[in-house]
Order: sequence, then C-alpha cells, then structure tokens
Amino acid sequence: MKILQAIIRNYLETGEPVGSRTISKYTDLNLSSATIRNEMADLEEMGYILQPHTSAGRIPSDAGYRLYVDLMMAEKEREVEEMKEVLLEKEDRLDNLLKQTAKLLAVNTNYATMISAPSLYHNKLKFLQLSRVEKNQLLAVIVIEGNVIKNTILDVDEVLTDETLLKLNILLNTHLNGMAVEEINLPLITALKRQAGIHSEIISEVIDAVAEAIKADDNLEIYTSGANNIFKYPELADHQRASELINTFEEKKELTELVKETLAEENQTGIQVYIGKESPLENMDDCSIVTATYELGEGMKGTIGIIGPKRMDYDKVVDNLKNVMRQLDAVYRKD
Amino acid sequence: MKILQAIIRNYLETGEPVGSRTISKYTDLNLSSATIRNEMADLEEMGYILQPHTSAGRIPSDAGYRLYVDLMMAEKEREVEEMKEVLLEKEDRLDNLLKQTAKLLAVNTNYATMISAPSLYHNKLKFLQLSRVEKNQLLAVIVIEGNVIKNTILDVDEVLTDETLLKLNILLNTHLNGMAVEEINLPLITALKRQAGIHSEIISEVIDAVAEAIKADDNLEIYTSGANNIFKYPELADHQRASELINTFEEKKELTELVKETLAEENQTGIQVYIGKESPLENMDDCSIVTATYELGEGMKGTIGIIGPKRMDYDKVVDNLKNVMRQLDAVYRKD
DNA sequence: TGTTAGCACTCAAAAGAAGAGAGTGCTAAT
DNA sequence: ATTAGCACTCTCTTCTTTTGAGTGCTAACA
Repeated sequence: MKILQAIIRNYLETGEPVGSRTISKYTDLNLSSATIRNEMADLEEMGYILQPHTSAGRIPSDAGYRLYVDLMMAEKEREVEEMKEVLLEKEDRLDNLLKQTAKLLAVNTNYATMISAPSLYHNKLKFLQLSRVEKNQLLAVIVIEGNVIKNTILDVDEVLTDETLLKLNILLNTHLNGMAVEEINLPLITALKRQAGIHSEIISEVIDAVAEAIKADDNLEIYTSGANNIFKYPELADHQRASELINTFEEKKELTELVKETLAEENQTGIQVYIGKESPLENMDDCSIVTATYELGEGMKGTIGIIGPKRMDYDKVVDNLKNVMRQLDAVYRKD
Repeated sequence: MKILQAIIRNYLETGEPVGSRTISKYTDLNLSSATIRNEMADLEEMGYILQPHTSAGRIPSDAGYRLYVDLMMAEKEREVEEMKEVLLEKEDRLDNLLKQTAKLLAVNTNYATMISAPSLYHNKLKFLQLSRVEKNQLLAVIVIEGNVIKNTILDVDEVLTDETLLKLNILLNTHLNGMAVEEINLPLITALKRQAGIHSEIISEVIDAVAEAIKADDNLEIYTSGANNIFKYPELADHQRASELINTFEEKKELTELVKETLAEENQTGIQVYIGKESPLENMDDCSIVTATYELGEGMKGTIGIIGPKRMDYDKVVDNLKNVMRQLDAVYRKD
C-alpha cells in the first residue's frame, strides 16, 4: 500500500513511468529494488498499476488513482485544515466575482477551471417593474434575491396608457413578488392571465418573457479560465486532444452536463473526483475533473470544476477548492 | 507578377514551399521550370519571396503578401459583389447577436474570430430610473439608444423617502435624458450636484455609478470564437505559439488594443489587413489579422477581427467580413 | 533577347544501424 | 521475507546513409 502511494506520488510529480530503483532509493521504506519489483508485480496483477511497455517503469491505472484519491479524501476528512488565505476581493457584481474566482483557481492550481453561475430556482423575486421605453416597447426589470438582475425588452402591439401600465405593475407585483422562481409555473401564469382581464394578452407576453429571461440564462452561464494551462502537461498537449479540450471550454455547452451531474450527486463534502473515463464529459478520458458544489446564501448552488491531467495534484486541488468555497461564502455574506 | 501570384496562391493552399516545377505544370502560363526559376531569382532579389533553405521551394515574404493583398483589395473595389447569404438570425439582445456573429464567421472561415461590442460614447440615454430594492439599496436602470441596458445596485447610507426618490428621478431625467454618453462629464456632474441641494451626496453617488457602469463595460466587452481553429494550421499549432494565442483569446485584454487601433485608423472600406509583424498584437508575428469596423445605426462602431496564419485565404475572409457587416446593419434596423 | 534542356550540386527529411541504459523477471543465496 | 546477481527486453538517442525535390548555371535554340 505504501508502495502504491509512493509510485503514484512520484508519478504525479514527474509524469514519467517510475521504476523500482527510484522507489527504493527515494523513500524511507528501506527496501531493495528487487523487493519493490515483487510488490509491483502484485500491484499490477491487482490492476492498480500498469506498464506502458515491458522495459519501462509503472504508471498508475485509473483504479490506482481511485484508490489513492479515496484514501486522501478520507484523510482530509479528519485533518484540521489550515491554509494561507487566497484572496477573493469583494465584487458588487456576481458575474465578476465568479470570473475572478475561476481565474484565481486557474492561477493557483495551474489547471483549467470553470464555474457555473448559481441556480436561481429557489430564490425569490425581490423586485419587478415594467417601464415604457418607447411607444410600444416595455422594459421589464427583475431583481432576484442575491441581487441578480435580469432585463428584457418587450415589444407590445397596442400602445399602453400610463394608467394601464400602473395597473399591470401592481398586478404583477402583488402576485409575483416574494415568489420563488421555481413557483412561476404554468398554473400560476394561467391564473394571472385570467385576472388580467382585458390586458390578458400583454400579461401573457410579459410573464412569458420574464420566465424566459430567468430560465434562459440559467442554463448556460459558465465562466472558464486557464484553458491554456493544458499545454503545461505533455500528455494533454498534442494537437488532437488540445483542440478538443479548448473547444469544450469555448463552447461551454458540454460543461453544463458536468454541472447537472455534479449538482445531482450530493455527498457530504460537496467535492467529487472524476478520474479518466468516469468523467461525464466526452473526450476527457485522459483528464481528471474535480468538482465542488458551492452555496451562496440560501440554496443558490453552483458548481466549480477543475480540469487537469489524471496525474493532477489532487491534494492541492481539493485544498484550493475548499478554501475558495469558504471564501465565496464569506464574500457573499459581506455584500 | 503573374508568377508571384501563382506562388502565393499555391502556398496559401498547401502551406508548403512551392518549387518552379509546380508553377510550370499547374498554371496556364506555359513556361518551363527553368524560366520560372529565373523569374523566381528576380522576385527573391526584390524581396517578395524567400527560401527556407537552399534546396527548398519559395514562400512569400511579408512584403510579398502585402503586395498580393493590396492588389486583391484594389480588385475587390471594382468587383460587383455577389454572395450567398450567410444568415444572421434576429436576436433581441445585442450580446447574443455579437456572439452569434463571431461564431458564424469562425465556422465559415475556419479562423479564430473576435468582435467587440460597439462603443456607446455617441449614443444617447433613452431611459433612466432609480428604484428602491431594499431599505438602503437602490437599483439604477439605464437604457441607452440601441436598447443596451445597464444596471447597478447602489448602497446608500440614509434611507430615502418615496418623495425624495421621485424628486431624484425627475432631476436625473430632466438633465440626463437624451444626453449622449460622452457628454456626461465632470462639469455636468458638478452642476447637477449643486442643483440637488440636500441630496447632493446621493446624486453624486448615483451619477458616479452611472458613469462607471457605462464606461467600465465599454472597455472590455469582446466576444471570441473558433480559437481552436488555430490547430488546423501546423505553423501555429506548436505548443509555445498555440498556448500564447489561446491565452490572448481567453484574456481578451490585448484584443482591446487591436480594437482601439482599428477604430482609430479609418479607411474607405473599413477593412484592414495586418500581416505578420505589422500586427498591433504581441506574439502574432506568424499571424495575419483582418479587421473591419462595423456600424450599427448612428455611430455605434465596433470591430470585428479575424485571426489566422499568414497564409490565410484573404479573399474569402474579406468577402465574409463585408457580407457580415452588411447583415449586421440589416438585422439591426429590423430591431 | 527571352526561353529551355541538361547537369552538377545542395540540403532537409526519411530510413536504417548501432549502442546505451533504464527497467524487468527470475533464480539462488541470505 | 528480502536481496544480490544476471540475462533479457525494448525504447530512445545518436550517427550514417540514402533519397529526392529543388536550385543555379551553362549552353543551345527560336
């Protein structure tokens, strides 16, 4: 077991297959290379390590990494964490805070990072207002708990009087204010439309637009950083792979899959590790992904992901993630 | 001259140094390779082509490309343009329209693209409203010509009465509505503050925030697409270069330089070509950049850039750009 | 005078050959 | 159980050879 750890540790650092002699010399096990070789043969039979070719050293298999990671996570559980503060500065806008977070993590870990904007489903509408901008254009402003602001411009067919507009505003506010985003569903909308009477057409348009505005963004707001870090790891940097990875980061569409998967699968710490093929993303067989679910205030959950080679420094990554999660929380409370 | 064109055309396609035999066989000039060789020697002396090594074919020098591009642009001037429509769909939000544009160009040209959000300096404020969201939080919504919407949340110290808020709104609207963004400068702000009387503190905060909101974004809103296209061109795809390029696209900071440069340097068509070292960007010695200045409505100017290898298909790129510019204009008018 | 055939020459890139060395598995001894 | 010793394997590096596309120059030709 110690030997497996030693092999993996060494491989994490160097990225080169590691031989029996190296282990024998650079650990405090005081075993000769021959002994190590015997053990290695066993470990290989058990499927934890493998040989790229007969006369090369060993590298960890996915199963080997898995064992190692599980072990480490268990240790972390007990460990009292103490870390130098990595600093997130206060930001008045959520998107900037998230961008900053992604970048910070990328710089500190040397891996590629992503962060999804928190889901707003459980959040309540705090403020809602329709204003006329042009004769037949309305501006709808919606503020959601956490000071997330959404706007839409609506084109309306008929010209609205000031009075009508006022009525509409009152109607909308009475019914929607304080309501959670997830509660704005079809029955509610239908009910509202009925109450609107002559203005039902407008109401219909408005509400649909509001629902749209909230949900549309919710799918896709993902910020990434440090994509070019992949070039630091030869095993990811060949054209084929690099191109695919860069594309995934640019498109971001696939990353939403990762977000969904992560949010679905709850565990105690909120941190999950996907090694190689375990990953929910395509073309990531040679990568590992560490994800964390962060929470801002009540129920605003989002996902942070760190993507690097399988031989990433899991220990450091997990520490960084935990640290950032704590800070995100702190910064948010200050706002 | 015909020979230079032939050499460049061939090199654009293949990316390989081109020899005399190739030219002699695959053009309708009906000249033997020996003749071509003589001409080539002359062209080399004039500095339009060069030899990677003695026993290789020739590749165009920057000067060669320049000559070729100038020639082509002059021809384009006269040419009646006729192109299949590349379709931009109507989008109610400007940012989505721009993202779509970038992506479309990237897919059609197979190069990396960027597009900057139009500058709003000459645009007028169309709508401005302060609302109370919490006891001591104000929401400022600003709509600018072209339906660009900005919001800021302001923390205020004292709690404002409804009446004060109303007054503030009136004051702000009377003075700022219809004003161009560039006109909101220090003297104006000072004048306003004076008029505000007891509320001068708030006014001060509000106006500063408004100015901030408008200008802050103005610097940096750049959308990119197709960064991974660079892997399609071996001369750009080695680790060093690729990493730098990808970084430039991700950071976007440097790209603002390009935008400024382009907007400053006016020419008739609005299209500019930077070859190799001519580029205003660092680390782009092996790239060419074609930029265009687009205009949405009155004075909302922005920049589109296409970045590829020096042997990019300038012809196709220019056509695509012109086409997209025309469509951007059309789509915008529809809005 | 412009064009072309012919030929010797150059040089990068591909192919082949040789050697080094890191690492292994197995056996026999401690 | 552990280890020293040894033959064996196979990649990687280095060096050499071969190949071939392309050149420049000269001499002949229209």
